[in-house]
Amino acid sequence: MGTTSKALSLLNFFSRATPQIGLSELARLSGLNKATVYRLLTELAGHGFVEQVGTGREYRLGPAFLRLAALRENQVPMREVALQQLTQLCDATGETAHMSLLNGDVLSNLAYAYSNRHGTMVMMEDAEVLELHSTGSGLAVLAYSPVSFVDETLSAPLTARTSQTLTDPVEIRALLPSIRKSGIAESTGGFEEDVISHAVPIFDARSACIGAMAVAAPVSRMTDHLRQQIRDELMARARHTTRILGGFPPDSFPTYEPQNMLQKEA
Amino acid sequence: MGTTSKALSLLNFFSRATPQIGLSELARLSGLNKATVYRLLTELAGHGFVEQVGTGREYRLGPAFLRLAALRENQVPMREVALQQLTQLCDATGETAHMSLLNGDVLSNLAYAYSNRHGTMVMMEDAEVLELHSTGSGLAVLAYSPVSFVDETLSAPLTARTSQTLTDPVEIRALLPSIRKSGIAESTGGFEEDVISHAVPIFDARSACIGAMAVAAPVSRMTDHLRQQIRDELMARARHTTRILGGFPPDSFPTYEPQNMLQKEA
DNA sequence: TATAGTCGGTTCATTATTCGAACCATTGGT
DNA sequence: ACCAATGGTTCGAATAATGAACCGACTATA
Repeated sequence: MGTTSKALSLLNFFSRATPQIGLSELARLSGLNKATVYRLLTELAGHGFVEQVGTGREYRLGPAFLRLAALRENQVPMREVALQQLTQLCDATGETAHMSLLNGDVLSNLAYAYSNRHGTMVMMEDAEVLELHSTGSGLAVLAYSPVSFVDETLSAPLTARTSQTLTDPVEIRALLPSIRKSGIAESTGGFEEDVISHAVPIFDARSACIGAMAVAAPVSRMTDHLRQQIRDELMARARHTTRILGGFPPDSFPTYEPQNMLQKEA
Repeated sequence: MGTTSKALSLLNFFSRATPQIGLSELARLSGLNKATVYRLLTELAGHGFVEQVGTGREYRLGPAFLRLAALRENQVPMREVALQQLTQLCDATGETAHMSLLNGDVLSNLAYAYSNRHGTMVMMEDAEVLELHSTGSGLAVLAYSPVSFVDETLSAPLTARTSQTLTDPVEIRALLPSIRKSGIAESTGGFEEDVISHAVPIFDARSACIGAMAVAAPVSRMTDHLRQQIRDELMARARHTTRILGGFPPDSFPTYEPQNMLQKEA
């Protein structure tokens, strides 16, 4: 691993749960030498990527990201694009729609949209991080990721978010072929109890999987009809989103035929 | 300069004007070897800090900033705080108020607010970059920066944005003591013709200058009364902003006494 | 008040990583 | 067909990263 990667990986230890980290602790977390971490932090700080909280205290993410994110967003307004797509998806299904992007070996939430059709909705959180093995979105991404990446991801210890979370690598691997066949991943209660989630991968210009679009609904509301509706809408919407973001599904990606067309037409 | 700094400095070449850059061009811009730039870009790409546009094409800023900016903003909602302060400042003066942060050796726009009191207003741009020598904000920052930083900044070639831009380092240095005395920098037409700008530095928890808050007005509208009003409001607002962002003005920073108190009271 | 264990920050000889000139294979314009 | 770009790759030389040990300052404990 190069020096730059080490420096950048330090940034991944900052999260909503641990927004500021001390030098020694960060050295411990990253497994790097304290002096090394100090140098890296100093360089990061010089560019505004981290900053120190008080005097001689912990570090936190710096102000540079505001500008860079603004530039990125200006050039590739992914969040706006995603939000617009999610709103339509959400209107069509009546359930919470969200989209997340692959960031290292986790997914981070990009945007989400709620429906007001029902009294209860699955709630999402900004900048939330989703593990690949415990969510529908994660499974969708794994199914369209290189084998080496899957191996790496599944070789790490898999934590159980709920009693229904799959933590057996063999079991997870077994799901991937069928996901590839349908283009849709389904997960029940893997991330939150009583939530059933459908997810479809999103691809970039090189047909690499960069994230997933998903619909999350309470288990209690799921019917065959709703499931079919979600699958149809989600697949069409995700394809379109990939396209307007400048991406292309790989050749192997299934050309989905809506199953409830007849019902719609009838 | 460390390897990490080199990698991070590559990111600074991306701007609104040049949102995507090829390998060779980036090597030229940065003065680094092409192989070096390639390695650094590869590492940056691995963390989502840059990405390639098509197949074998130019690079642009990556999606990682969305998440990191969200985390940063979640912990330190600087933009919201700034926006709120700017709105009040703008209401009080009737002119465009904006705030920018020091990022390396330039200022980047954080937020701005327009008034609807007049038909014409000075306009701002998101993620715009301001050079330190050509703007009121820049002069305010220079006046409260370490000598070494001033030397470094003024030793680089200074480009003239307008016919009124100061480009002589000696001339610029001569302004700094008076800015330090009043705490306010004033610049006429340095960045845009016919715009007069007042700026006050903003400080962090260690009393280091991290940016500036400013009011920009058309030259044609400037009167002694407006100038005084802007100075009073701006100084008070900037002090307050520094404070609620968790910062402290240095001991040397002047304790400003509003000059038009009597007029107000009368 | 003495002590032990933190913390952030610093030093310096060793060593592993980065560097860069030269070199491909492609592409696009003349 | 040619030339001058481009993105990407190689490998010995040179540089920059590394980490154990060490500060001084703090804090909690005894």
